Amino acid sequence: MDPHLLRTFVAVARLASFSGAARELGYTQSAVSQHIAALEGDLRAELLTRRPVAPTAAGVRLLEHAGPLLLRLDAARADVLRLAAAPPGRVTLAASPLAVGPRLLAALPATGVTLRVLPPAEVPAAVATGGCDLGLVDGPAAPSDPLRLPDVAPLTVTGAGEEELAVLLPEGHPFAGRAAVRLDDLADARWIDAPGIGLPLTAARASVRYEGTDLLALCALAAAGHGLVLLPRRVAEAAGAGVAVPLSAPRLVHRTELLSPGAPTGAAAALAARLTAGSPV
Amino acid sequence: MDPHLLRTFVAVARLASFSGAARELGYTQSAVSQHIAALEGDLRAELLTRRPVAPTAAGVRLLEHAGPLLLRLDAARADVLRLAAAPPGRVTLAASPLAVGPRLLAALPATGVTLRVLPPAEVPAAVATGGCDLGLVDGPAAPSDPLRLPDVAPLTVTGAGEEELAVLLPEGHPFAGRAAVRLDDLADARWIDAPGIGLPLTAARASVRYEGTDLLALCALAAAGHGLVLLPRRVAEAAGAGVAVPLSAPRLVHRTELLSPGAPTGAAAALAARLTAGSPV
DNA sequence: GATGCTTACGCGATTCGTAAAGATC
DNA sequence: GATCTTTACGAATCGCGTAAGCATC
Repeated sequence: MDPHLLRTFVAVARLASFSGAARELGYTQSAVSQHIAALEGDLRAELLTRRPVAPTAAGVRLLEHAGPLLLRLDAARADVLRLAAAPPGRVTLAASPLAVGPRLLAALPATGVTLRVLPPAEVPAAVATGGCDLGLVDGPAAPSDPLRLPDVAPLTVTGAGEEELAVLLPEGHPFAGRAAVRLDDLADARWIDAPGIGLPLTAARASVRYEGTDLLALCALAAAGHGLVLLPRRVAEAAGAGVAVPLSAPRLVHRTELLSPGAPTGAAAALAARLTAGSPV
Repeated sequence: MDPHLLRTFVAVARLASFSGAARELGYTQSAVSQHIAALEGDLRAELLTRRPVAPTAAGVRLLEHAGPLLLRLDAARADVLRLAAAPPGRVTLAASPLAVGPRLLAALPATGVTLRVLPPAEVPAAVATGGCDLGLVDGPAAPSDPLRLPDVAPLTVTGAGEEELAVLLPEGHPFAGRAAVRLDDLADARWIDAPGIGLPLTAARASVRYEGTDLLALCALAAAGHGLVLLPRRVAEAAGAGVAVPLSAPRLVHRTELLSPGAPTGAAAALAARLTAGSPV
């Protein structure tokens, strides 16, 4: 179960080709073949069918493990390397789209910060594997409850604010005039699934899927009646189109959390302090 | 970052000795020294101080990563190996103490099951690394919310019941006559921290710490006035000593969940079905 | 017959153990 | 001087590439 073998295995499975994986990894076909043979011998199970190349049941199972495993390995490596490297003057901050709010804008110093907007699911990995010094993720949560984040690595999590939630409805929607809505009332509604932006509460019933991290585009879709979106009230009201109706039940808030690998140092620590100043948790 | 090197590193750090780790792992001192040197060279950082042998800051950081990493690796290995092995007639079920309730007792078939009671924190690892075919964990949660489990491996989680919670008070406690208590009312009370049994809600304020998985002993401690314990109401009332007072706020329940690596098969599947029959989630 | 995976074989690199040297208490 | 880590060196092994073999489309 050498990580190299595992990496080769996932490449072969993804590309459905030994020779393709060899090209990608800079090996020869032969080496790739030997890698897979070594894995199969070690685990005493056939992991791939050849011709066509596809994972077997055991292979699928191994793939489920391999991804997080390799991610953690990279994270560990990057984390220790970063610790050894000199603390940079320039700070890189990863943030999910909905985490970019007034608090962040106020906390940013004049210079020396790079802001990288990513889908929320990728922020923890970006911080863990070292591309970024700090991360801001957001998501729905019960008041003062922490978010449920994938634990790719032992990250330090700090609360960085909670906001009211609202549903963005198209003009003329039956509920558009209401002062508040319950999620139950919208049980049969069509939702937009936007994994790049967040709040995957209702992915199962989603009819439209939006891939990307542009809030404006998502709001436009919602305002045009292609489906509903759950957003921080502040964002929904600033959308410029559609009607924002606050959510009254269940009692959920839009929560933002700051991620850092270990305790931040230097310029990152200063930014982290400003981001979490006066935080509810 | 070969896992072998990592394993050696954690052994050296744990034993604070190169030669000790060598003995434990079946290497020579020399090999261990070379392992550490290889790691340090790879990560370009000193990981251990020698004489005395202790992890440096970078070493501590690496240790935080190494544990979960090696656990996941073992889990992946065990999982695929188990898939390849013939499905055993005998099923091993890991369960935390509070998960052993009437539901489990009713679901057990007459023969062919081994029940292993472990601290809740160890159940996921036991299932993942293959010692057990199924696992039952418990913990406090908001109604119909899933438990927060460490994700050592991609396990299948299924709800297996929710129960009311109660606080076990000693006789004569000021609140002993009440019909219900709020957790806030007990904010200043002394609690017993029992990581082997669960519900680590208030570890920070705990005065007594109980290590072990015997419920009777814990209830005896609580009834004798050494501190309060939060338990499923059923357990608290059956304790035989002390007074059980249901919890009214916050709205928490005692939730039990079934863990299995992938979809269970054979005898394990039958047991899993009986354990989750009529489950609320 | 073309494409693509497997197997045979040789070379270079890795890794371990033995043994001697060095460091610290 | 005793204990413990590091370094030097040789032997076995491992891992990759070249090249030939084999199966499938």
